[in-house]
Amino acid sequence: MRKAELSEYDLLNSELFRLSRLTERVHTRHTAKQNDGVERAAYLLLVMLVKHGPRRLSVLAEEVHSDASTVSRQVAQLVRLGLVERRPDPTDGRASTLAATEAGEHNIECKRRVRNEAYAELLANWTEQDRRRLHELLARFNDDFEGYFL
Amino acid sequence: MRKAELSEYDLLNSELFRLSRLTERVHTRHTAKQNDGVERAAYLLLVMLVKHGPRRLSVLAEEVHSDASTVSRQVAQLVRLGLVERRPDPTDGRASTLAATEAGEHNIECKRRVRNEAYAELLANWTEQDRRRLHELLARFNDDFEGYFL
DNA sequence: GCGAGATGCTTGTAGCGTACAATTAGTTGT
DNA sequence: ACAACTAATTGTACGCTACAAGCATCTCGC
Repeated sequence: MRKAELSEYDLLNSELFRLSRLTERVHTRHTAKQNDGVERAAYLLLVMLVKHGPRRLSVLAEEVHSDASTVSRQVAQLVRLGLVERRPDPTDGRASTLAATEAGEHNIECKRRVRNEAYAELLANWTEQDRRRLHELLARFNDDFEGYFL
Repeated sequence: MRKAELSEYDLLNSELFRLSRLTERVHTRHTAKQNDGVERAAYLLLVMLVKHGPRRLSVLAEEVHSDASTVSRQVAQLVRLGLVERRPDPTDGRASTLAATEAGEHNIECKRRVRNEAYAELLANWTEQDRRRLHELLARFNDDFEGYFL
């Protein structure tokens, strides 16, 4: 069986696949226990709201590259949990402005702390420079990725 | 723990989240067209078989960090499509050895070529060094990730 | 050898995350 | 004022996943 040579792209692709699976795996293991009702995807929306301020559903959907219908359901969940509130948009009766509540901000702050401690431990043997480099390269990759396909 | 460190992890985490979403998004956009029946997750299994040789389902499942039941269904799909074949395991009547067929190898070789061309274009402005560095750091991150949680 | 427990795999079921299509309600342009 | 557009929601379907239950087979201690 003649095996084609593996290019550097294959190697990179493997690691990207691997990262997906690991992330998925760790998530399902981890959140099974601390079941506080906030799903991962919804959590991402909450983070966006806290980080970048109140905005409309449609804007949010575009930012995370999800369909509006998907985001709609996730937002509904967050509203049900009291982590996000809807404010009528004065300029458009169809839309609402979505904003994180106090409880919402508190929720992500807690998770943030736990998560960052895990990162600190996970990356304990890394140099400051390598950590920064990974972030930079990843950010650049994402930028290019986004620009290339979307 | 200093605050500067914390925000560094936040940034990294953001990019990891972003990568997930982008990957997901591009996948659904892309594979909607070339619908040849091989799902993404199943494709990963096929890659493993071609790359690392025939093996049992249970081994495969562990390698990709998925449940055996999940892998069982995906393998069944690949067998149905003629991309993988089951060979009775001479040493154990319960198990089969799974192996990629000619068609299976051909299938991933085609995809590999298309994908690598996309990568080449996507990373056209990158230096060889940066591409290699991203791969290295990512691989290292995955290793640590794997070791930390599993 | 033989029966109990372990192991390899499959099937049943359920949940999340997603997208597309259809619907409802409100807005805008002419 | 009415048609065309837009924001959001709801209906539906599918992929990926895990856990639990079941079936077939193997292994080991006796």
